Amino acid sequence: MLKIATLPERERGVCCPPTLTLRPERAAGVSDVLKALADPTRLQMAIALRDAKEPVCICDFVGTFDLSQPTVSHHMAKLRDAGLVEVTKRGIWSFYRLAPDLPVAARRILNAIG
Amino acid sequence: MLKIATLPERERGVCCPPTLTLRPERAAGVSDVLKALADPTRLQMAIALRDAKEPVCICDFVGTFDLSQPTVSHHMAKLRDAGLVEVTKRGIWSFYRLAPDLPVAARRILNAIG
DNA sequence: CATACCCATTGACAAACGTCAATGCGTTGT
DNA sequence: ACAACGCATTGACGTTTGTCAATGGGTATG
Repeated sequence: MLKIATLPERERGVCCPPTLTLRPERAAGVSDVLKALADPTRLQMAIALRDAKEPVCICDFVGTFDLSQPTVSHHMAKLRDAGLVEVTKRGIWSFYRLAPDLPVAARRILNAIG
Repeated sequence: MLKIATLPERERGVCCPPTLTLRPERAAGVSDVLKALADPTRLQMAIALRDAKEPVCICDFVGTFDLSQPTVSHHMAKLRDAGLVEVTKRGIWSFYRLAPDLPVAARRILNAIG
């Protein structure tokens, strides 16, 4: 049996602004993280890095997704700009891993995805 | 002392596609939820509804955010289209609440935000 | 040096997004 | 009936986004 919240009574012209648990500036920050993850390719990349034991290089992702190399690089750059991912270079390769100092909110969001 | 994952050795021309823990179709679904939340206004709306004891009507949000009524309505429609929110009408008001049958992933993502 | 390889950046373009003004529809109160 | 209110939809607009082709820079191999 589902408990439905009762609808509040109202007088015309009277509004009841809800308390904003999430402050605007913080909302902007979290929203930036969500924007970075709100693309199927980037989401799969991020989750793959979350679950990978070793850093992954771009060429691996280029082989995985049906996308051009510049597009893959572009997506990874977005994850990097959002602070979700770190890059380390070795020879001609760029290896990416989840940022070790990932903000708590970002970490929790990533872990929330099965 | 931070433990850095060792970078893998490589031969030129050899790529190692990572295992995609997140399947493409599921990635698309989760990505849609993230897209719906990846806007400061919609994020604040969703979190406000998450924490509200009673359903909230549009006019309340219009008073809260510095946005026009059509814009607020438009944002709420996006949350509705994403299945995150349900509407119940009473008189001239439209009251919104978090969808009771919220997908587990969506619920976890919302709860991951402090 | 020359070649092959990996990657990032730039430029370009269509598609999607966020916003508002204007409009229309249903409901309430006079 | 009429006016006022709450809300959704439409049309329009500038901005952002996702994608690729082309280019350039860096690094290894011959």
